[in-house]
Amino acid sequence: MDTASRTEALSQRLADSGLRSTPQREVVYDVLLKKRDHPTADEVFARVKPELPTISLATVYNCLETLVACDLVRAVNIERGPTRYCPNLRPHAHFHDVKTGRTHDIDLPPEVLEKVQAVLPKGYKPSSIEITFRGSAGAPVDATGKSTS
Amino acid sequence: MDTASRTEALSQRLADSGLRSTPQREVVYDVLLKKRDHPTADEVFARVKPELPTISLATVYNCLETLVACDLVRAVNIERGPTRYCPNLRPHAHFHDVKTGRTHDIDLPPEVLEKVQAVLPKGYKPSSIEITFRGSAGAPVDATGKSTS
DNA sequence: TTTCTATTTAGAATAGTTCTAATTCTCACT
DNA sequence: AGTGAGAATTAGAACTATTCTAAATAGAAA
Repeated sequence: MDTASRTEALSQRLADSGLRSTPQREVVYDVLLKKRDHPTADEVFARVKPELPTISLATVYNCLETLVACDLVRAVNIERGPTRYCPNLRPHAHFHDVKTGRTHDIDLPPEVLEKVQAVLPKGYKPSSIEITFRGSAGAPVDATGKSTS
Repeated sequence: MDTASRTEALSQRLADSGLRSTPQREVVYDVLLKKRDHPTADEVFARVKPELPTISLATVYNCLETLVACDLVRAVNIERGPTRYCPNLRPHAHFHDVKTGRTHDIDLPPEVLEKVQAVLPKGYKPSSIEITFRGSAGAPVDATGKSTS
């Protein structure tokens, strides 16, 4: 999807919620889509500034909040510290690499989601499920199950 | 397990890490075990004070950090806001009720854990897995899948 | 154009946590 | 029992991330 059609999709979602499409909201959203490394509000601010030099941090917070409210972006709180933002709308888990501090997405097949939901008592219907792994990404594991790194 | 043997277990764990058992650490741990409602540091502080009126908030933070480091307590960050603390060491998920703001534990059977781990690429070995549900606890769901509450 | 409301903005305020430096405690050794 | 070293506690200052506030701006609608 190119920038024009992304903008289109964004405007549509915003309109659905009775909100306006603004340059700030568009650029914040584009920045999230462009580099999907779960940036903090500060990082988004830094990336948006070259494009919109007069934008304020408060606006970045406002835009992020709006995008989350429109279900275009997920707010991610993996550990104490700044909230991070993720424009991936597909069901996915997060792998948080404790060595690098980086987090990446891992697609969740529907059958895994179902299996997880099944642990809930009958009748419980969660509105969302978060799954987060913590560890050293790619650390090979030997036959004894001990990490070799 | 009574308080005496809990204290015993705590001392042991602390000693294993080269740390001392102190009244502050004991009371903080007891408070967590007694009411397992995932309290914040502030809430722990308030519950510990009657027992140890001179304790400081900084000490509560220190004790909690120590207990987490000794693997006796888990720090839980479900959403933006204060970290919460959980002395449940069994594999479990969290159900966060958005109406009441309360969070409760849901045991995770080993086969579900395995199924979830299986989404990771070969060789990845997570050191921990967090699963969090969000929703209205106990909201009955009718045949159409719509919540009736 | 004028008006009305949404949005943005800068800076102040707040919440939660961590840091600092001084004190107190505890243990090991005499 | 007395002493010295390191561990733990304490109060308050500092810090980080976020939210709030009030004024300025921008856009749509009349």
